[in-house]
Amino acid sequence: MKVDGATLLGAFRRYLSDHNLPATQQRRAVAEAVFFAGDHLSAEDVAHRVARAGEPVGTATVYRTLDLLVQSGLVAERDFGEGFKRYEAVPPGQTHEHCVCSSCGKVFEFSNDRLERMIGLLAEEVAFRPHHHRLEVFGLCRECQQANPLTRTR
Amino acid sequence: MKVDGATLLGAFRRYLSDHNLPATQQRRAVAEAVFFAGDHLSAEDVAHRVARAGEPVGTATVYRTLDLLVQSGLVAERDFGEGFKRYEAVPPGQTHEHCVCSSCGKVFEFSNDRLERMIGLLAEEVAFRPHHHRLEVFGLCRECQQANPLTRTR
DNA sequence: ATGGGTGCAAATCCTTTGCACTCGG
DNA sequence: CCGAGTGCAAAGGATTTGCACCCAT
Repeated sequence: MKVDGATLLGAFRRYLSDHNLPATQQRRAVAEAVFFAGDHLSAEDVAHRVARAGEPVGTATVYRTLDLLVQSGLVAERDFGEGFKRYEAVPPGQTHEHCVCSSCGKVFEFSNDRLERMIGLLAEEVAFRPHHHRLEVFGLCRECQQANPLTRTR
Repeated sequence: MKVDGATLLGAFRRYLSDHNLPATQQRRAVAEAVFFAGDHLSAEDVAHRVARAGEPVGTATVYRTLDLLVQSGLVAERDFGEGFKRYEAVPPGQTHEHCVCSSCGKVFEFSNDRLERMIGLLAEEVAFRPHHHRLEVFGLCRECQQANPLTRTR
């Protein structure tokens, strides 16, 4: 999904100062790595990217900063059933969802305003104030539908 | 969510014989524990229930059987962001979704046929054949909306 | 200055795996 | 009988945590 890294970076800076949190180099580096990746990154992926950019950040800090980013609402946490989380920049107001192929593991995105609105309304019907949600559809992608029935174990 | 344990148990037996899998005592015990619980159980919860019922089953077998149950489609795997999975009996054709309170951790259920249909259709639009999906809404329950802003850390 | 942030490595904790033994069909 | 299932304990792997040191504000 296409996102504007620079804008998000600015929003993150604002989030930090609004919450009286120091804007350290590491936080900036991790945020940049996620904002400019435009992909679903594991915590390890993020660490690699940051290291390759010349500013290695400790594992613990990567996780701590990812938590911050998620809380700020600028990054979404995903779980594609791989046993670890993935992270993705989310420009405000542009939610999208994922289909994960149970056979080859590939991920497809889709988005639909009506769906998003409906999810919010249904939550409110049970007296719930929704903040964010997670939706993953598992099944078979086009290619795997015809070809071999089961390749990937996980 | 209300389910008929006995019916599910029968369906599981059928599933096993259809797939040439032995119907061991442990499998029956684990399946019973989940089918008759009508709640969101962690693997550990399941182990406890089985043990209390007088038929202790090894941890490994609990996990292996839960996998089986999920594959049979009779049990759904949930992730409420606690760091471990939960399992729940699902009578065929009665999908429902969850709201998880970020503050107190309580879980609320809701279901809506139109939502379910829409999710399936949207997946098909990206040439995907949906098998099952996972939807969790995070936010604040009625009580936590007014009272203390943040009680629960996790 | 100084309170929070960081890094390292050890600790956690859920889940999986190897292997000898047991059992359902 | 016999291949699949089970239990135990040890391994695995993502994430967290304790603590001494460092840096944004």
